[in-house]
Amino acid sequence: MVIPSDQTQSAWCALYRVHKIFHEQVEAELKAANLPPLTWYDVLWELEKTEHCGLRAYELQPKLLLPQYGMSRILTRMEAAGLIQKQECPEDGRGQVLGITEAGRTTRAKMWAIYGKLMHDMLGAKLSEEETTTLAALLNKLAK
Amino acid sequence: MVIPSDQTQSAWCALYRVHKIFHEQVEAELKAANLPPLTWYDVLWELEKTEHCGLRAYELQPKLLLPQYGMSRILTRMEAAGLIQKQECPEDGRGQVLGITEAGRTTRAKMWAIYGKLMHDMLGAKLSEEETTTLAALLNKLAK
DNA sequence: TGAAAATAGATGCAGTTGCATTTAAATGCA
DNA sequence: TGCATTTAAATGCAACTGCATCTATTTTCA
Repeated sequence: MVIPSDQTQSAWCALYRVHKIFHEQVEAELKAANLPPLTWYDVLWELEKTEHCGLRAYELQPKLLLPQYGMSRILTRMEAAGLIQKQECPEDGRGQVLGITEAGRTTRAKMWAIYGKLMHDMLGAKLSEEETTTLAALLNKLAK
Repeated sequence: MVIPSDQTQSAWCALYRVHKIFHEQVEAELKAANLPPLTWYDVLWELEKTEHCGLRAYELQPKLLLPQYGMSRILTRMEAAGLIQKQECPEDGRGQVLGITEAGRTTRAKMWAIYGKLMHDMLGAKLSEEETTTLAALLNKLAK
């Protein structure tokens, strides 16, 4: 029976706690500003970054670590909200090419005003530059 | 307009990614072993720790960072599953005192066999002791 | 004391998720 | 070529969540 060390348990719990605090705060402020949830931000951002080449749903999915059906439903809602558009894909009749709309760009910018500020207030402002770099490096070691 | 630094953004994203990877892996392995979700573990653990004094739902709630209705529903399900029991509270007719059952203890132990192992494999084994301590310290700075 | 305020907990409803399956198109290969 | 396999995406269903509200007690304090 493997028992994780005290430091391991402490780091694990802190990771969970910090994530939860961050996440709920962001969602709460987005909602209070009548903006969509954080997942939508990631979709909008990916689409804005790759606007030229046109992204497919199945390409987006692994980037956001979402299940296939989750991706499908988010895209349906986002299209209904007018933030993205799905165009028929000429090379593949099963699929679609995703694009961000003008409204999508605007919404993403509004979201970033809130999201970016919280990222700074809750993380950036609480650690020194060096500490932040260390934290990112340690976390990245765990992400593989 | 506040823009978080690159390190801040990098740390933030890594935090989200690592949390998601960890969480999904744990949930998947628990489910594969026919065990309840992780939240239940926390409830069981808190109850096991404070067995002597008897915990109330409203005391448990802030520990687990759950909303009131979330707590209420989890406790209903866990009681239905026979893992905890709610007793009438002598000092407060509105409330109940929570206790873990024998089945609850057994289930928690089974869950820990999986959870603890993953905690070690995914976190403890990937960092040195010193790194783990640093990570915990940095995260704890953020949790306030 | 007794009426208003606060607290413990449950619940109806609408929206969201996980899972399994389905539809439809593309690919592989005998 | 033509049938089996794989892949892209959607969806029915049951379980779960957030929100607001409700019930039942307990506390407060005029």
